[in-house]
Amino acid sequence: MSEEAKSLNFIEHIIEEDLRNGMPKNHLRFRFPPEPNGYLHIGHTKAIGISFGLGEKYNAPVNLRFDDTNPTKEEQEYVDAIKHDISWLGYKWENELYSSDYFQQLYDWAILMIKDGKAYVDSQSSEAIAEQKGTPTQVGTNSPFRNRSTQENLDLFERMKNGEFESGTHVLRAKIDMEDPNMLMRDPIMYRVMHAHHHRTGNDWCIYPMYDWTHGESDYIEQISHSLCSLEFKPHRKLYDWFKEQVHDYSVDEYPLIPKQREFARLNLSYTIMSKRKLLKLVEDGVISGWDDPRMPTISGLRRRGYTPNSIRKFIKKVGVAKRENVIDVSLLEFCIREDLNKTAPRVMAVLDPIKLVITNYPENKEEWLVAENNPEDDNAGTRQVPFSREIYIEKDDFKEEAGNKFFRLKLGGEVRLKNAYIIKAENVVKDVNGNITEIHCTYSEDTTKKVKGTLHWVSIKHAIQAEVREYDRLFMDEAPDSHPDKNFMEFINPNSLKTINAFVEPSLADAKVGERFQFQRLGYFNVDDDSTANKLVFNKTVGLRDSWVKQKLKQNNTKNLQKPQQQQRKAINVIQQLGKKYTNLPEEKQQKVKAEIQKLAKDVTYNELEPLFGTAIKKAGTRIATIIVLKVLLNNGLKHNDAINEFVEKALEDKNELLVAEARTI
RNA sequence: UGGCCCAUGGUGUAACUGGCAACACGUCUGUUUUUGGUAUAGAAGAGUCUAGGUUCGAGCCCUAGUGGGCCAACCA
Repeated sequence: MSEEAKSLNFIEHIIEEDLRNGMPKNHLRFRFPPEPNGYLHIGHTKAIGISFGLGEKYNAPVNLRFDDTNPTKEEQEYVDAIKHDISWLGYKWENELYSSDYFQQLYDWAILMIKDGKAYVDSQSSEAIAEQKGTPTQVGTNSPFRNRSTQENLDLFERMKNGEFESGTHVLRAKIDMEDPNMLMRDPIMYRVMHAHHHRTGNDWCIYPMYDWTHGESDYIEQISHSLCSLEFKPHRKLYDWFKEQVHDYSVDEYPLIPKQREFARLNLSYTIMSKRKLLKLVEDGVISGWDDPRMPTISGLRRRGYTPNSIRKFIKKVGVAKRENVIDVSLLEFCIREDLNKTAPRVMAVLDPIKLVITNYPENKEEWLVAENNPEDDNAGTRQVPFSREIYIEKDDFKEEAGNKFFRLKLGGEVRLKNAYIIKAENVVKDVNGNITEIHCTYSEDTTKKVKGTLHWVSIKHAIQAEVREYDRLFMDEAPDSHPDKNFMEFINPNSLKTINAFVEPSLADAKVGERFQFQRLGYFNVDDDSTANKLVFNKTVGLRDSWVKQKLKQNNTKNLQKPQQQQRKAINVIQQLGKKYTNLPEEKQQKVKAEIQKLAKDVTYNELEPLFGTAIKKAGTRIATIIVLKVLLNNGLKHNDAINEFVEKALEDKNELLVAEARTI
């Protein structure tokens, strides 16, 4: 079966149109241009997914280009981490490139621009330059150095390059227009003096090009066809195009194609932050253990947490691409990882919050190895054996001395199935001096065919292995922690985002390897953390299973407290309104049916409910027709005419919608 | 005293050149089940920000308004 024609996003529309207009398919070329100044996060995944996804879709090359023009912030460590993350996600780049590879070309072009009077050296302080730049609502003014002679500019620029000047003393600026409403066009800085060691070019340069000058020209040199970036670069497009025009004049023969920048809305995730600077702060302040802490929204964090590349790619596909600001609910990410792991993760049993259960009629020294299915979703997953004995652990939550019949778990006198084992019945409990239950005593029956409502997971105490389980909660307690102008995002940090648990797991897990993923049955998905050693197993909780029981409990609590009214029947007037909406679009037959229905419903409508509808917008003819129909019924039932009614009917009579006029006439 | 971008169920994205607003997540109901998971069947929820205009017909085109975002780093 062929894949159904999926609708295109706006970038794909643009590409399709370019192709239709004659762009050869083999001119398609994309790039992902990270700055190596931090780790990649889930937000970057969107940009990666877009550009690399397009590469896969059109079978076009995608370059990985490090935008490394600021040696003070960039490090090799980040380059390595970024490459690792992209590969892990399963994408392949055509070329590994660096903006710094183009420093010489950029410099040569800059010289040409100076010669053409399109760039000049400014020798003011950054403060002075900033001041002359104006504000978004106020134009800028020219620099006193704007009209230096070509000779002087050339000389100064050469000396900047040679390291004769200190940082901050001179810059090279493009000569564009200080009055442009777009501030980026007000003689933007192309080069600044920086005596810094660069992770690739070492000490070769002491002038470094700025983003706008570098980025577009790098695209141009690589002959990128579509340069895709996030929305905040939209204002840069004008400059991007301006620079391109200049260099294109110099190098048409060598580089014939002109790239096109297009912008999409970046990804935001609820309850998380996405700024590299802020993530770095969390790392530096030790709020979390590092860039790859499982609570971090970084790719390395998600990886350590147990997310699969597949789930992340699916997630990105699902969130789509558009231009409007968006906040994606974390539940979508969770859905994607559950969906993936459900099919692939072997099931095992683990008890996180144990309570001892003794099966009194099971022989003291007996033990059995029972057969357990590894994954009901995967026919090839096979089975394993789990040990059973007289004393086991179950979850504390799975037992209550007394409970209603909505509680499917174990209660005194109640029966429940032990997963992969027998059906047991709770007979009594042992308590300590404080009244806490220390043991549950049960009897078992070997008849496993009986129908019982609940099934519990368990581990045999004698055979269980201890393991550390790290359970995570969201790192921030606010839905949008960095969107409060008056509050710092650090204020929202959840102090309980990490819970370390001493758990008991079934012995088959003894040789689980770092990175392996499991479903702890009835609990969630877990993977073996990097900290795990041969003597000590450490698991991360990736995500819990969907749990309709907690919802059930929440609901019960709510109804207890609030006595929420049962979902009340919809009011007749609301139903009528909805019927009216579509009225004008319906075929005539159906209109008659709907009309009859409205007339029937109208009997339950009061005038007070109807009157507000008189104000319905003119263009909403359907609603007005429905209103007229109801009005007629009310009038027939003895309602008296008043000014509001007369006005409404008159307006209807004058309408150009014939249906509406016809209905109004009948009044 | 500006410029640019955006506005569709709770959330995200569709709707090709105008034709009964669709899909996914979430929510709610059944059914199945040795996971209160999965699967499966279904439901509720939108006049497409507002007001006008063009049109036989507007989410889509036009005008005005409203609301939100971005732009004043020798960052990217």
